[in-house]
Amino acid sequence: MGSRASDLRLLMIDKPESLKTHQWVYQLLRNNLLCGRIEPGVALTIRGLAEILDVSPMPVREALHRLACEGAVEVKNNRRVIVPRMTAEKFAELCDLRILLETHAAEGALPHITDSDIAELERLDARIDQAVDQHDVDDIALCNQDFHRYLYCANPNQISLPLIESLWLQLGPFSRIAISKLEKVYLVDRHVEALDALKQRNRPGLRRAIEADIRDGIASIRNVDGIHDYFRGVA
Amino acid sequence: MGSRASDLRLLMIDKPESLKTHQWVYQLLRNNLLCGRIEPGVALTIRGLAEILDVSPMPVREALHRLACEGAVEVKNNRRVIVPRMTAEKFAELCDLRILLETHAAEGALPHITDSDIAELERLDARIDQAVDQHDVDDIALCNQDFHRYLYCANPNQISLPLIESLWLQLGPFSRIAISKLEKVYLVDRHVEALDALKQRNRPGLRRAIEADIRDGIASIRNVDGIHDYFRGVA
DNA sequence: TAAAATAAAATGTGATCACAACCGCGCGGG
DNA sequence: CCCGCGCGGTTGTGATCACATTTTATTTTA
Repeated sequence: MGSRASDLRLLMIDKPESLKTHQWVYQLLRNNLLCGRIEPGVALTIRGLAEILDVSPMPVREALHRLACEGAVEVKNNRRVIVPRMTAEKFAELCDLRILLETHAAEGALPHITDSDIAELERLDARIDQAVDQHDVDDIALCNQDFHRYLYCANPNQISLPLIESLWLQLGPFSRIAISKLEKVYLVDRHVEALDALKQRNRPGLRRAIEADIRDGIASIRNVDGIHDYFRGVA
Repeated sequence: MGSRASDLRLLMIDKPESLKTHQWVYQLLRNNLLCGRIEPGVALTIRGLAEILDVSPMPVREALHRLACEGAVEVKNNRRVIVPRMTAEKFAELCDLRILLETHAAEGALPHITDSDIAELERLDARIDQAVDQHDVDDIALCNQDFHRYLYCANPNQISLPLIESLWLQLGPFSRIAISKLEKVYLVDRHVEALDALKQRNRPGLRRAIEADIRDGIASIRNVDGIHDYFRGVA
């Protein structure tokens, strides 16, 4: 059943002086969930994480509660905190919502995109390719999200991003599976298509590129051998 | 500028034995935000609320952080917690997102709706009418949300509800304005249209009814005299 | 031998305290 | 009369502790 928290190999990040402790803990756990380093079914405990991170239980408690309210972790009725397991139906619904919200967010960002924004997006896309070349699974996921986030944030009246990030968090533990497969079946670079659409201020084209980018991720997961073992828990 | 927390007229609810203290505080604050009893610009303090609710600061801290991560309150960089003010652009975007997500949620619920669900929805709709008759502004908002929530929850693989509730929370402080106007310009009962569509398993009709229901709320706000004074703060 | 009962360890919750950063107010200098 | 400075009160944050509940391990019993 659920693995122990003790065999966690957390991707550590330094704590900037500007961050409160609970913010640091939150971002650290969040990053680890987003790139799939914490697998579904793993139980997280306040005191356990506090010891690993060498902080008091208090900031961990806050970070964990925040992750729970974003759907990244699930608080069982017995007050145990676990990373939710995925079901095929949940997965499909999460992807539908990603397409719904992210095409909307991209469309809303389009009018505000400047040339320097496009340059920055091309730089972020290059970082993704670099991470792919190095087979750095963690970085691929995180850089990919940086690309999308930067695009959507071009809209100064951005409301949907927190909702989108919540979807990313819920899909996170699964993303590793998709990405580890990515090196083999590397597909059309949808980000280039998105960038072309941006340069031409082509709204329908941008929507199509974003939707295709998301669907590619889905397809690559669907094609993984034995993927169904991951749904509903690893036996 | 921002009002004090001391002149808060909170709608109190009894604390069920089954709820943890921080859950009770959360629901209480949440209800008060949803029906617009806490106005934009009001500053909320941990210790202040703790004294009003006669609990220790700890559960209030947790509830407030959760509300912050749902966008219901805003944590200023000076770590002051206030109810965010609305802008016309934010308002428009929130409404767009409501339509986007709620039509999707309604469509996803449609296949799972049973006859007893429809009966329950008609009962909830009747409660709304009753609250309208009694001019109970608080109940109108809360019952209306109960109606929508029950509908969307018919889908057992519901993911979007937390996102939708986040939108409701952000619109909450504004809903009171719309509802107080509602008694005069009462419009077509879109819930009846939605119920008809449900009975006929009419997907496009259901989407239209939900969208119209949301747009009516917007229109009634837009028509309020001097509504623009509420945008960007009451000066 | 296996199931039930009991003891021990662990966990989330809430309370209290110490502390640094911040706000508001009054004093003093221009 | 107006602006800058300093002081006390307030606030959020994090640490530590007590406690009820749950989980896990051990012992007992049929």
